Amino acid sequence: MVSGRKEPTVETLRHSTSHVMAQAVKSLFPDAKFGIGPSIEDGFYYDFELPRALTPEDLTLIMEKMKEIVAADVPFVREEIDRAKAQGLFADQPYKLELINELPDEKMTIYTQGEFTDLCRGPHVKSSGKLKAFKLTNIAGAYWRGDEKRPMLQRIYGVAFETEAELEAHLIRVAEANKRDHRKLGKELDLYSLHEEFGPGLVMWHPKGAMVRQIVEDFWRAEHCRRGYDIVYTPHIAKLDLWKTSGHWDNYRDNLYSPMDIDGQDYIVKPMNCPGHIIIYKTQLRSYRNLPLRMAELGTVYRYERSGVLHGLARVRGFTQDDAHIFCRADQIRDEVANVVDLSQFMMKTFGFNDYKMLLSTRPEKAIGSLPQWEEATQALRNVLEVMDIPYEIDPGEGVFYGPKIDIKLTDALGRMWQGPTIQVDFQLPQRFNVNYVGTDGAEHQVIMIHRTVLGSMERFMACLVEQYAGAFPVWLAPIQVTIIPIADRHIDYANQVAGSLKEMDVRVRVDDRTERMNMKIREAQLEKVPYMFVIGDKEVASNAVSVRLRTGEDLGSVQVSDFIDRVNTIIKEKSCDSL
RNA sequence: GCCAGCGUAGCUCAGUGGUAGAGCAGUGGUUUCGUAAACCACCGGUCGUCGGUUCAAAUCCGACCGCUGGCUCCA
Repeated sequence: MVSGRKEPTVETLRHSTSHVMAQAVKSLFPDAKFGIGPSIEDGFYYDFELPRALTPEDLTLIMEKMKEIVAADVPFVREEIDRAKAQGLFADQPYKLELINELPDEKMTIYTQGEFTDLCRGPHVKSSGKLKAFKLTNIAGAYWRGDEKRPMLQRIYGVAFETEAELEAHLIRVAEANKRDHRKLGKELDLYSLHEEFGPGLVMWHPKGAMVRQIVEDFWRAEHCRRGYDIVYTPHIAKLDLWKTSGHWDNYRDNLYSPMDIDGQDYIVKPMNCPGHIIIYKTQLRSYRNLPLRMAELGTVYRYERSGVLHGLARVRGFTQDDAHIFCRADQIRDEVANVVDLSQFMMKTFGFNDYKMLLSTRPEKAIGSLPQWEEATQALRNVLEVMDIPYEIDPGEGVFYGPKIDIKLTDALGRMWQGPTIQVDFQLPQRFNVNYVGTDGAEHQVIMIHRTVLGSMERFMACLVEQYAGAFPVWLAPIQVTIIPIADRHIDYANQVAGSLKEMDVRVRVDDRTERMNMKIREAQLEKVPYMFVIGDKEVASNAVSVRLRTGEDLGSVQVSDFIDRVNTIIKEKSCDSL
């Protein structure tokens, strides 16, 4: 059948490990019903229906059983059978039967190792003795076939590698990644907090987090002004009727907060900024000469998210989008989309993100507007990506209800993907709100709207920033750029004097004038990940210098204050992404 | 929302039915110090909330709230 010469791939190894795990589960739970058990990145999983909930101790037992199976070195035996035989073989396995009945081919394959037989396309390793390095990591619930209306099975995740050393390295990587988690660093660096008493998913930005955010926002504003955007502000609540007109009430009610009564009228807190911008647009009769009109706002929106999905700053219920709406003519779509793609790439580069993915999301099931309109908009987006020669993937059915979109997904410390920037072409809202311009022919024409963010939201972007730099922000973003450390009280005056000259240059500096030893002050500045520490003692006072220590631990020794201010200023101006 | 685990001082954590503990942080004092934690003393908790079992509950049971890992969802 399969020529057995080639070395099995690591995917095959992982897949076989999942079968061995299933075998172990079956020996411990003879009545187990089996779902599916594929290989995934770094490992595998298998879904089971079991008579009781698994405990962490069960994982240990299953692990031991697996080791026995590996020690026994039982062969994986492939066999081709027809549908009828498969139905008989898996008669007591409802999930397998469902799969068997849906397979297009009458012929299918099964693999048997020891007393365990599974429906499986394969391939597999020759025998269980080939498995070398694996570990069961966690238990989770997972709906059968990912459908929330179907039974929830118990999923066991594991990791598997070709060698113990690789497994060990992987576990160390995971432990290191955990240290970068923005939820952990957010607390350690005093950036933000979330509170049960205030409400889940509602963020308190502490002074240091707020400082970083402010720098990001200032940069964002300046760049948008440079690129021809107009900045606006719109209120946080609006009449419900507006959201009925927009289609949100019908299509996304589950994510909207309940209406509140104001003078007998229903209002809701806004889930999006677009209707506000549309209303501003419509305050004047717009000529084709005015287009494109680019209206930008750091707009705070509130959306209901189911309780189980909230995650630090990355998934919250109130957040500020770096939103903008571009009102343009059909012939301007391509240029405008291209400009936004360029801007988002510029942002990613400036903030040092290299690990992101471009996705083109197509029409979802729940959508408004005609198919030809969707096709036209999707084509426009695709064109831009292709002309700009940007690699992308198609994300089928993931568009917004009013139009297709290009998304940029950023990877967090643990490899999870989060949607950041997004660009959406929309023919629907202009139609619903009757948003027009007067053309060269003197007649009214419908505008096209491009919804876009180039960071995503301030909250999620901050989460990604923290994880990207493990909390050691580049100098231009660091909430405190310099900590001045006087060794003894008699050095405080000089320290304040140095701080004064740094402040003149808008350097964010703090003098640690506490009655503590220098070692303690260095340690704390180090833990705060402050880029520069200026140590000041008798020598420095005498020579009008500072002794510079970097957060990398490097000691630059004595430096003239003016020289160093120049150096730091250059680094700040360049927005260098290096840690220093 | 679903499945599972977790919730003890500001933080990190110990405490398996018999009067709540440690380190760090905080406060008061002493120390004025050369590149990652000086020393002494003090303060600090209705053990997430509510209810139940028990002579007795941080500990056992139930509900709720929140967090964590997945699943589903994600304009």
